[in-house]
Amino acid sequence: MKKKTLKIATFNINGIRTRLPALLAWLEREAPDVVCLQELKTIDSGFPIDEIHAAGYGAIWHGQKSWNGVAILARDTDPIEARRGLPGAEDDTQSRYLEAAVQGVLVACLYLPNGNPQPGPKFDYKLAWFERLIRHAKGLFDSGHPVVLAGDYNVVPTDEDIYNTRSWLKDALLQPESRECYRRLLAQGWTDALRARYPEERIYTFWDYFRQHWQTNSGLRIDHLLLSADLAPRLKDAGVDRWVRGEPHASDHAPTWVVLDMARRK
DNA sequence: ATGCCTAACTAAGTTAGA
Repeated sequence: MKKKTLKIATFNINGIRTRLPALLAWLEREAPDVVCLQELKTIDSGFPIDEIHAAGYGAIWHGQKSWNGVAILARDTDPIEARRGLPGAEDDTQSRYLEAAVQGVLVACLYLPNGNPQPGPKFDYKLAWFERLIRHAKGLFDSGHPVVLAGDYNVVPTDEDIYNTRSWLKDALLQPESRECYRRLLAQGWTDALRARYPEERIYTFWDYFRQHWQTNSGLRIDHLLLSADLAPRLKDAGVDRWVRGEPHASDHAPTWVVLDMARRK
């Protein structure tokens, strides 16, 4: 059945096996229609599909031993897989990209490389991955289809997206090259939903485990949902489920979401 | 300039995260 509103979320879960109770509690309480997960940190056979089915969700996933891993969950239905991995990266062994159709929307779930330490090969890999994303996203945007690019971008877009830049100036997340890639992606026409909903406020989606950063609200905004031209006028609400970050043994990220009005023509 | 904290893998110590 076609839904009138769609709540689409992205959540870097930092280990789906460790965090499964937290995931199920969040699904139960917030009932998102579509969920993009990153950092599963498990091989495909370790994905807890039975528990996710029991919670009322279908899913597709691309796991990897120890690191990375992405999944797309859909309430009351199965996501229809459209793509696994970015074009131009057929030899890339890291599980960082999934794309699926759900409820008439093409949902891309991405986990952009962290890139630290920089400079170095990991930062080069980050920028190369970003370039592939930009190239692929251009085709998606220009298609005119309703598309959401959701995930952990590992980019702090501006100094307004972090509590304080002082101890992060050399970090890959704030480098001009990383920010320039994000800016070029947006320049294709995408709408950064959280920033559109809250133009002036400090919004964070990640608080590291160090130095009591959660307790002092010293966060970063690095999890983003970008909306295509078709979807941007349908943005009803957006937010961060901060309560999840405050639970015992939480991921260092909080679920970040949009609500889209799918009822009528815009 | 580095570690802080947390987890995976594996069995005490390294690698990675951001």
